[in-house]
Amino acid sequence: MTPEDIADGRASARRSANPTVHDVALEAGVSPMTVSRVLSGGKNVRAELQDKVWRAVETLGYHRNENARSLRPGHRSGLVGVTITNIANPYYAEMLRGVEEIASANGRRILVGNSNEDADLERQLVADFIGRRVEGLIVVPSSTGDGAHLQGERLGGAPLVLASRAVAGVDVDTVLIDDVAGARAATARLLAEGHRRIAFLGNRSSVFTGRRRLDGFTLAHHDVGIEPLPDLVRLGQQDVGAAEHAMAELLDLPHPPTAVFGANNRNTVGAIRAIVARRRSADAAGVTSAEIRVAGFDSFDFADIAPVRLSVVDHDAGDLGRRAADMLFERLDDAPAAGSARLVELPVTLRDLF
Amino acid sequence: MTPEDIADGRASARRSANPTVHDVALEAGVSPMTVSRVLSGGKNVRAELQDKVWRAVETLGYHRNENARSLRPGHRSGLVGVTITNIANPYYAEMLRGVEEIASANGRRILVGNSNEDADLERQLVADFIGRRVEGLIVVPSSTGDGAHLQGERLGGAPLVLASRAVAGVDVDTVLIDDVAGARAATARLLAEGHRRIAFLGNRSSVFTGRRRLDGFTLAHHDVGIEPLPDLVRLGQQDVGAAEHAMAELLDLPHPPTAVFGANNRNTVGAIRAIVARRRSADAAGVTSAEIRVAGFDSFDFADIAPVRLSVVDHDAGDLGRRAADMLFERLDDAPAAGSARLVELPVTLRDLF
DNA sequence: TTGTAGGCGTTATCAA
DNA sequence: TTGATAACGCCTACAA
Repeated sequence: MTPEDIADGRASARRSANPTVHDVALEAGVSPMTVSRVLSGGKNVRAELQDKVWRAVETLGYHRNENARSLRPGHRSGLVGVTITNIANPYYAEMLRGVEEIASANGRRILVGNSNEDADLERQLVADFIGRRVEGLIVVPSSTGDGAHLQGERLGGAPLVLASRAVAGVDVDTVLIDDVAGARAATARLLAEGHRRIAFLGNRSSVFTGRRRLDGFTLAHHDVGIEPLPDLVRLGQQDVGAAEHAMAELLDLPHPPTAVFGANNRNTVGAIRAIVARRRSADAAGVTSAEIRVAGFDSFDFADIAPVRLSVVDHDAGDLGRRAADMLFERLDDAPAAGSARLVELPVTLRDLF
Repeated sequence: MTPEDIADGRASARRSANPTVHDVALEAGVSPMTVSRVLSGGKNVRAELQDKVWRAVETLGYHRNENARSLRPGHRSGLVGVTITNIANPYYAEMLRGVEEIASANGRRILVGNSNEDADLERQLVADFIGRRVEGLIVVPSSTGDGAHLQGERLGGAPLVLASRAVAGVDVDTVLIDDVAGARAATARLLAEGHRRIAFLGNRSSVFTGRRRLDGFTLAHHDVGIEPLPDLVRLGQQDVGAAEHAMAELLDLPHPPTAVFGANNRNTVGAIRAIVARRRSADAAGVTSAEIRVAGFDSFDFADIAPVRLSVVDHDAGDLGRRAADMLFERLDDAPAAGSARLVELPVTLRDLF
């Protein structure tokens, strides 16, 4: 049995599976190297042979094996790993699209994992991605855990960019929304209108953005020489229902707030619901209820037709993703270890929707 | 120079990059095979050596190269390719999460691409995924193109599942939402309430779901012995702004509609906006405007606080993704070529949000 | 229980 | 211009 027989046997056995350069070479009657050359642009290959090779590629349905390819020294995997705390959250979905857009433009594909706010799952995802030799990582870090798995030594040399949230002790490129400035501006607006009893509905302060938005809220108060009223600060509402309940409680206080700041759109919507419900029952009872002014972080569907005076802190999640990806590719392509970690805070806009 | 010297030189040169089994073996003072065995569970390796190996792995920050691994006969890449027409659409984001959930549970990772409704981009994505030896593909097919690139012969043997939309001439497993029944039920509700001038705002009918939802709308009319009014059917609105504009035009007609069916959430939201805007200007002018009843396909954020009488055809996009992934893994794990293409239509629910 | 040889698919390098 | 060889990192088969 000659080597050709063996090769031929292999080739035909594989017709239905994944053909290799070898199979294509056999079909075209050339050597594997010629096939490889043609696939890489065809420099220094006779036009006639190029035709033959392309025809064979077509006939066999050949697709170059990128995994084998990336094994060769100097070659890269063309992959970027992305972990997100919740892919289904429209905000992160928009961010993911931004990442994909830039990755695509740079000829890379994205491996996507959902960490579900679980640091352990996140660690597994990152380890798996490193095992697949991603060229870099973009991570929305989970709010649990200490970020030990994000330390550079564990990443096999792949650069990391954190998006949306920072992690204490992890000194890498980070892209954030300017939570503090946004919350401060929105609160300042309420204060400038004369409100002095402003409620705050937000996340647990263990959530990075939650902490920062409460900071902004507090700073705006300090800016006019007062302190936030502790009784009016409610943290930990995760959904609209909880937020509505919290707001209803606030409205039941002997001295209810005259305005409210929702630190995310669930809390803002919940607040609006409670306000509207209260207004309705007041109307039904024939009494007039005080108008409650509302401001919130993040816009939402129908924000512009909400039945209250509403201002929102707005920004484009896609920008966040694009910016994070840009930073990653700067590290990859331009200067492998250019300078130390950068922190970017994307600006936000305060919009009045009335 | 002995082989050891060479190997040692390599190892130290690589300390900062990606160590290999060889490097770990050197560090642990064993052979690469022992390392490999330990990494695969440690059967038939002395506990003492296992410790040494794990310590070396830790010291060097070793991650097994999955790409090299998948090269070996019998091994699989552990990847599933997913292409979506628009990742940022919350609907598909939810679907993607469903796919990721099932993929993760099956020990696979997902490669994600955005086709942007562009058949050519989709073709490139699929080709790239095949090149990376994905084990299977889940595709939300773009509304353009003929699906030639989705024919089995081009897929290198990887099974394909179409999600959300079918493609004429591509005979593969497909998971759809029951668009026809949903649109029919919602329209029937409006008709049952006595509405006879019902507007339709939807996609171009070249979009698979657009066509089907218009069919359902039409069938509901036939069910009560009438025809839809052609003047009230507006197709092709891709975003909320266009839908709002189209609805405003309809409201300007001499005989405006008394109800509207939005064939997707962008169109429903746009319709609501136009209705609310009209109501406000009427209120300002001191005249009363007619209530317009609204029904729509797909729910959306805060649909339940929409300031109109609204019913939505609801379903869980996550189910769509999970089901598609399930079907894919059935093909992969159970019976490689079990039976012919299956078509699944997931049921929908009509919900009143008032 | 441990180690050696070889090959998965590709391509850089060198030879023809 | 074309082809043979070797090596990327890993692991099955076999040998020790």
